[in-house]
Amino acid sequence: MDRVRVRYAPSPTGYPHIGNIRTALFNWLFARHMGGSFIVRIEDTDQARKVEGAVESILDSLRWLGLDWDEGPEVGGRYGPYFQSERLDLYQRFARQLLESGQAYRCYCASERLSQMRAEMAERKEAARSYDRRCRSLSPGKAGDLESQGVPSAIRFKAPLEGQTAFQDLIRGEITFDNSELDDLVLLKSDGYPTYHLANVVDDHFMEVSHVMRADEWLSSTPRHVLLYAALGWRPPLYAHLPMILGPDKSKLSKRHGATSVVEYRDRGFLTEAMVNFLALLGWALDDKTEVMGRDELIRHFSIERISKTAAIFNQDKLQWMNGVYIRQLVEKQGHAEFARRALPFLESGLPERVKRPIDGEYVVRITPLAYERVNLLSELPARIDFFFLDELDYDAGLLVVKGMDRETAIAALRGCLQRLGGGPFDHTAIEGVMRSLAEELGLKPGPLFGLVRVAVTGRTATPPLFETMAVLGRDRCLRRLESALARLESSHAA
RNA sequence: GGCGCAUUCGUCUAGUUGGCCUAGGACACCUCCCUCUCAAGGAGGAGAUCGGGGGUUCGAAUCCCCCAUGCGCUACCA
Repeated sequence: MDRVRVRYAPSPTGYPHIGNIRTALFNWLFARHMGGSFIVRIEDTDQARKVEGAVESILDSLRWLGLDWDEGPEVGGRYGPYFQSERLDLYQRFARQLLESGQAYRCYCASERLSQMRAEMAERKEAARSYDRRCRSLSPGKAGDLESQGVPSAIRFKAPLEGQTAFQDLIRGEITFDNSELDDLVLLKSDGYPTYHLANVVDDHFMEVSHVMRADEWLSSTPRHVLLYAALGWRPPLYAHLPMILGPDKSKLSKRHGATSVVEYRDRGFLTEAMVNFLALLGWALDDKTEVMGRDELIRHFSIERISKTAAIFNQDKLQWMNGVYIRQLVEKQGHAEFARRALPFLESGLPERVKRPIDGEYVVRITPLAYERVNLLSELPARIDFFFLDELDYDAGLLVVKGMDRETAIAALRGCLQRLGGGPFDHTAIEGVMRSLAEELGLKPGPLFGLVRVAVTGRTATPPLFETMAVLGRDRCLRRLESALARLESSHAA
């Protein structure tokens, strides 16, 4: 087999979504596995749909996932340029060549006529062909007239009227189409820009792309591409049509499915490691049990043979679980400081405004060990640990009425805490010792006592381990909060 | 409507040339253990007559045919 060269060829019409980027990932994994090249090519041939900033967001998404490209925007390469809008002369040249060899023709039909024609066909429920081939048989004289009148024209491919076109798909096997189903697709639009079909064939040829791995939605147009290669006298690449990623409603993923853009996942606190791993599992599997795999492992094992044929629905729950796995793994392998470093931006943006900025990184490193295994997304962190940063706790005094303890006992318990925590060491073992003996003296079970103090000190019922939490909060803050809780209890006349 | 592709637990999937599948794993769900709460972790449970119907075969989720359903394409969009 020749050198492996694959490409990711997005069109800059918006933020890449999960499906787009999964295609990029598969191409990248394949290239890295085979020691080949991963090319990024921007297919900006639709002037109308172009979106400002889209290229940047595409590259950002790739960078975030760590999908480095060997050729393409910013890095260049020997096969450039990598923006189709800069290769117009190439496409025009081959459109002209096809015209001259009689394999294409000029079409002067106005798009209004075409859409009207399609509407009528649909109305009559006719076997729809998108174009009635009117200009295919235009006499040279008539064509000349239209030309001299300045009627704009597109160049259409003269598709064979009969026979069949077949090709091997690496994932689906042999695919066959009757040529009678094919229409005369436009190669060059009247504005001089190529359509996807022409541009993709010309570019893949000249960029020496060996494998075209693209979404399933392209399967239907592949025979036209194969025919185009033949018309140009070129050898087509190998094709692998990837199963699509569907929205929860099982339809093609689009903006209307909510959180689908890749960058959004970054902003919601997903780790790139988890994202890469999870995306790789959408349509590909190593075996019947291995799921958590790092980048290197993915590269080592990736193969087209193990790509599945069936479309997949994106399962957010599982992604979140996997992100949790990676968070814990990150702490294990790279330590708390690294986790804190990644968490910091989310704290900066997610903690209440009244918390002083910048957030103290040193302090965060002491807190995150208590929180990292209680969170699946970095963005969940602020809400989970905000009480470490607030001066005034805001909570319902009713929470202080713990099950198994009446108001009087609670008041006595808080007073006991205040008394005994005023001096002596304030590390978590010392605190625990004090609290346990206090429970014993008051004839209380430890559980309810701890629950009461938990609410007093954090304002909530679910928190990291109490004594560690108190140690990090520090004696002063704990005492102040215990006093405040006491005051709340005393002033309340609740039953 | 036409064409193409697909169809295994709710979801992601394993199921190499038919037998080891009374269909395996994971997420989510439930129970229990651990435990100061919440998590994490551990152990279990429930959940798929492999879309349906016909074949072929000693034997089929795996091969063939038909049907159904879903999705995709059917643009001078990609």
